[in-house]
Amino acid sequence: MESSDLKKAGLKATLPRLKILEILEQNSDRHMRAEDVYKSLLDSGDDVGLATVYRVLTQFESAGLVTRHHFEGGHAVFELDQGKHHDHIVCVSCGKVDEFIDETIEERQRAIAKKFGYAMTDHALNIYGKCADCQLKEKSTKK
Amino acid sequence: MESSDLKKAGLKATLPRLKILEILEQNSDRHMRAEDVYKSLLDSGDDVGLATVYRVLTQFESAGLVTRHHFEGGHAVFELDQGKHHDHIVCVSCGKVDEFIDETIEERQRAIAKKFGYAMTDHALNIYGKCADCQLKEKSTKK
DNA sequence: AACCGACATGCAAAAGCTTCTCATTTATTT
DNA sequence: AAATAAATGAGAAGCTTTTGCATGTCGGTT
Ligand SMILES: [Mn+2]
Ligand SMILES: [Mn+2]
Ligand SMILES: [Zn+2]
Ligand SMILES: [Zn+2]
Repeated sequence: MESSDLKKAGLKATLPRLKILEILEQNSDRHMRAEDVYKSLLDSGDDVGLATVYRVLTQFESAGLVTRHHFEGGHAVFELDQGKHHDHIVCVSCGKVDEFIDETIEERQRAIAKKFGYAMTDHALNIYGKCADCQLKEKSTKK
Repeated sequence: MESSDLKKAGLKATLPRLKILEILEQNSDRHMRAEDVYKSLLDSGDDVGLATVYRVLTQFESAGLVTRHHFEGGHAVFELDQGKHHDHIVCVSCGKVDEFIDETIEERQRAIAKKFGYAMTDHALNIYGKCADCQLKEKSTKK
């Protein structure tokens, strides 16, 4: 991801935008809140305003560079768009996120939308639970 | 739904709580935001504070009387708990909500959680699209 | 039916997240 | 390097949701 990608999206290649892209790349295994991106920038010594982070993330979303999700809790999280749709399984304890696609589920969804007469535009499937690590930690902590 | 249900949940049967239950019952085909419930109360001439609506909905949720969802947009919506789990298909145009359960999907989700080593606690599947009515309206409005 | 303690309510203030305003800075085109 | 259009930073403001506190109500007890 580089300047040219931004230009292609009709966005000037500014420092804040490049830095934000960089951070999203470095955390491609996570899903970050605007605030997380902001803190990460500050930690790197880059003085970018929080408002800019929000603005840029929204622009990236419009440009298709980034995807926004609403997990449990009500706040938005962002991830670099990976081209292919996927769904999520989220650890309610540590926040870890795994990704998956299940063609059977995708197909059933299309069937359901059709059955109810909807022209499906999108969908979100989030599974919540405790990840393997957190299950172990819990056991060893139990009195 | 009546006083006894509230008592059973360890909640005093107060006027605001009864009114809120009543409103949720009357709108059992919808999913209401706290603000919607609040406006509905005002329309009925019941002077209940917005803070109370939020408090009561949260208490109802803890008591298992009500379920909270996070649809696209990031704000919380509530519905009377119907005992049985179900997923949602939401019209992005008019906000209409239909409900469904698909055993195939449920089963696949359990398999996925297992595969990733998660102890699944919950899940949310929301399909978004344009409902039949809204598709028709769109057509007749097209220039 | 009045009484009491515990709990619930209303209001306003505050908190969290996100967007907006606008003066200033930066990127890109001449 | 200058001009032009777009982007940024800082803070104000907007929404939704929560909280603190004085007052009111519920429900069991005299
Ligand atoms: Mn993802
Ligand atoms: Mn429902
Ligand atoms: Zn975990
Ligand atoms: Zn519709």
